[in-house]
Amino acid sequence: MLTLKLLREDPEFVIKKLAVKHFDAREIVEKIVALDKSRRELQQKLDLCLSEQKQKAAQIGALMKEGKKAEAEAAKSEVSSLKERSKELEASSDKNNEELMSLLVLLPNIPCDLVPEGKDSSENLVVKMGGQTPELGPDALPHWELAKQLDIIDFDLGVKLTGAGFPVYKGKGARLQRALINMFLDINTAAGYLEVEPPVMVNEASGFGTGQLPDKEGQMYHATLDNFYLVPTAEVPVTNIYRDVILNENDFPIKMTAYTPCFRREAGSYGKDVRGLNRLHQFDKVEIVRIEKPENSYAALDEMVAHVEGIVNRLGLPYRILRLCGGDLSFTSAITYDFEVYSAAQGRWLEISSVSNFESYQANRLKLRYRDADGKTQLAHTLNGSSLALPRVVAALLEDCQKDGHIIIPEALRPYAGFDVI
RNA sequence: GGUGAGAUGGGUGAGUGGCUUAAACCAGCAGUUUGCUAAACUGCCGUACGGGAUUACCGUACCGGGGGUUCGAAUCCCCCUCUCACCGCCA
Repeated sequence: MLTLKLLREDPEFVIKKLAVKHFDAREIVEKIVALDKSRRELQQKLDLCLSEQKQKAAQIGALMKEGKKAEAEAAKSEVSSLKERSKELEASSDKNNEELMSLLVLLPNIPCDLVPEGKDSSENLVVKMGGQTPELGPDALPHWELAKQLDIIDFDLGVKLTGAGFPVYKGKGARLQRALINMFLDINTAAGYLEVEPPVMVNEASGFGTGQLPDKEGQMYHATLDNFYLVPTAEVPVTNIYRDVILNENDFPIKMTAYTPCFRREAGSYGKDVRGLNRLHQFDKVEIVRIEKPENSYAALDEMVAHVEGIVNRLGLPYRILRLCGGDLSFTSAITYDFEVYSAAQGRWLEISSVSNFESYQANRLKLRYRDADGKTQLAHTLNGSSLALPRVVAALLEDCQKDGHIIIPEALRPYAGFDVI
């Protein structure tokens, strides 16, 4: 959520910046500015009215004590007309503010200056490429074929147990999952991230805090009996640790990492995009989350990108780093770097990580603040990134490391896996 | 699942209709003083929004959430949510 202060002080800036996201904000911004003005006017009137009532009530108390019944009765009738007026003012003030809020949540976050122009994913900026694309023979297989031949991932069994998009990992396939999770967590904690294991179900307030609710409700699994939501990413519970918190300057930096299964309903999309591990309803992911002072958040972002790159390098996969263009940037992000690995047998790039700075957009909704050197409360900045999402890492590993129908496990992963070949 | 007790500031916790502008203690911050790990004393010490001479000061709201009674509600009434304890069940 953008701050009213910014919208009030520089509406044209907001409109201009949101155009980079191909979002025409003029109409909404102008309405917001008008509603903000009436909000303040209504509050002033209401405050004055309430203040008079309070004074009168105190007077009545004093008159009663002195036994001046008649005067007290007269004052009472004055209060009742004031009370009626304040009820009206309160009603229109509530209505005004509700409307203001409903418009405010429609505005996406402002992209930062680094975000390139562009309308969709085809215009994302490749900022770096690394790793070696393997030379695969003509008999190279896509990962779903390999997984079946080696009997390490059973998609059909998942359908029996739950449904499409809930694979069952077996044998070395299951062990590989565990190995990757442990490796990622170890690398993250070594870099100073505090490991946390959060609940994988959250309440409504947490869903609101990170912005999944109310609009993206349909993307989460909802346990209606208890009104809990299965987390779509560890970002939700981990960031909400700091919901409604005022930090001190010396609490920074805050660096956390968490492994959770992630649950996404994600309707739509057919064919090869959702084949095998490319898109699932349940998958494993290790996440990193940071909370920073505004002046440090971009340095933190660079650090996170370098950190994720380090992990990808250890796996030895061919990768590229993209800076998302305005049109492809998510609603809440100010800037996002995507990591993609090349899946040789499918001949396509698979997204395995997304590292974003949300600046104060999430913090405003979370009411996550800190006290600066002057003792004033300011919104903090939040950032997060995947480090990493497993399924597509596994997909790329299987496809890129295949040799004669077997998988050669990357060096760095072997101590965790306990085997060299599948 | 059953029974009971609760929800007050960063923490503990008082407060059964106006004397609450939420006591007191702890923690925190600033200062004073005393020759040693520290103590004593004094002052400050919530959030949001609005006004404003924009670090002053003033107003309003907030005692889990929502409604109600009343001239006046932390306090009385109703609904909801959550927490804790004990019993039952249980990895």
